[in-house]
Amino acid sequence: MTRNKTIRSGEVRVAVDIVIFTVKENALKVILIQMKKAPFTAMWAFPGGLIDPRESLDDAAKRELKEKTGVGNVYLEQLYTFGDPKRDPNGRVISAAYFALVSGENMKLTTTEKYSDVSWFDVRKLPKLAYDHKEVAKYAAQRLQWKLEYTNVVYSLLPRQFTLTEMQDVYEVILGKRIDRRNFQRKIRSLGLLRPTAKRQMGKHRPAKLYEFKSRKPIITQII
Amino acid sequence: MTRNKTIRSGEVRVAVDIVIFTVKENALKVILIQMKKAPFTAMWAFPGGLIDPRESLDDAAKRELKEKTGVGNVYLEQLYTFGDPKRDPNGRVISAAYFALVSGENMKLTTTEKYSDVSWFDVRKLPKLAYDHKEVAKYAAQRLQWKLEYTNVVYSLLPRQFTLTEMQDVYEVILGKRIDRRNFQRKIRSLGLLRPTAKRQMGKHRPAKLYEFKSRKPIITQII
DNA sequence: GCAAAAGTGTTGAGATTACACCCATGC
DNA sequence: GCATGGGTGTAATCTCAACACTTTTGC
Repeated sequence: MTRNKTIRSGEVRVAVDIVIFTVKENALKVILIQMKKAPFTAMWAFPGGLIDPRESLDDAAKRELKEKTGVGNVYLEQLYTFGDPKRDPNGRVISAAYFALVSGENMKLTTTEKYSDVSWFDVRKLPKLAYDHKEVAKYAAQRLQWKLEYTNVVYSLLPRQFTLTEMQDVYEVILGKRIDRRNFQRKIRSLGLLRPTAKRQMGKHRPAKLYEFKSRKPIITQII
Repeated sequence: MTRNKTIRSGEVRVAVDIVIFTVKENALKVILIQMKKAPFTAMWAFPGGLIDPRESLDDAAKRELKEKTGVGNVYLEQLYTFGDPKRDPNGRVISAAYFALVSGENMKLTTTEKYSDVSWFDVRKLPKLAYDHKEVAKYAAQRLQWKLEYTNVVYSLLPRQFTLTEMQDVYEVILGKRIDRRNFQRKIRSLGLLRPTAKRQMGKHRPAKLYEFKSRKPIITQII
């Protein structure tokens, strides 16, 4: 807590890295970027970057998310801060990892010329990751499971209006297990978080009722 | 993720702060130190300090904990990283907050000459806190409640051997509510985490059986 | 023998699980 | 009319909450 300018023992670089989740094609996916620089050339990593000394960690994470996905109003929370002195071979960098939940619709991934590629990856088939990002991925997947069980943040993974089957699919993919459809629907309905709409989603079979969240703010409540 | 030496935009100072909890005198308490330096003169804060560029965040937290309490083998986990650029009026300092659980027995608090005092405070009667430590305190108290409900870390708040009533008292103080003794004991026994010892704790009344944890490693399991 | 805390079981309510049949639509 | 997913109810089980009396000790 020495705060004067002569003693600078705490001075290091600080970055944010973001694990951006979505569910699509019946799989849980994250965004990875492909590195150019040694020693991680051609390896993949979560998008991130050094913070600006004038912005907060949350703002740095929002900025990074916006740069990569173009989306703003999504669920974003701090995950964990990784501070092993050897985690980055190019010098001491402490990384605050965040995780974000986005609805997979019509999203264009972008990157800068510092990286050779950006893409969605199935979390069950991740390539070799740079830094300590394998650990980050594990941590994030675990936190996501807890969040789905104990909060309503699934709204951030779904389109504004959705069927109960779509919602159940998200739960099944993330929790990695099948859920009884009737029990799931009764449970969700009894929570009173959803408002049925007048619309129905047409498809090849019987149309399904569309629902929306009464409130798209995070609240803590046991779901499953 | 620019890691070369010419671009240093992420360079800031990084500190750890530790919320050290114990239960004693029928209250949940934390260690606070009293500041000397302006602008927080005479205000209280959680113990902490800048990290050494060569140590990990976890090591910095362990070092700080050892300095303040002399104890080593206790439960310690990262809580949250606070990164508001204005949180420290003396410059940009990002703080990784940790929380620790210690058993209140025979512990001598120590401090350095940088601070005027160190003491235990009831979390329900905190003095005015420096920095953003009011927010840190709130965050830590919440996390502690979750930890007690969903993990076995209460072992770190208890002596090695203890009565079920002592364990229940810890839960009641931290969760802030009364628990039925018979239901609590049946629940705890059914979890199979404890081993009854041959000893009993003598007192003014009927002696109580002493228990110990079979394993003093953190595991995730619903307790309450 | 009295006060105080320890020790122990049962019952009812509510929640969770397992399970099966009919319905609406596209083709 | 048939294949496919949508919509709904019930019975059995398990878990949780409420609750009271007896036992052991110190004084």
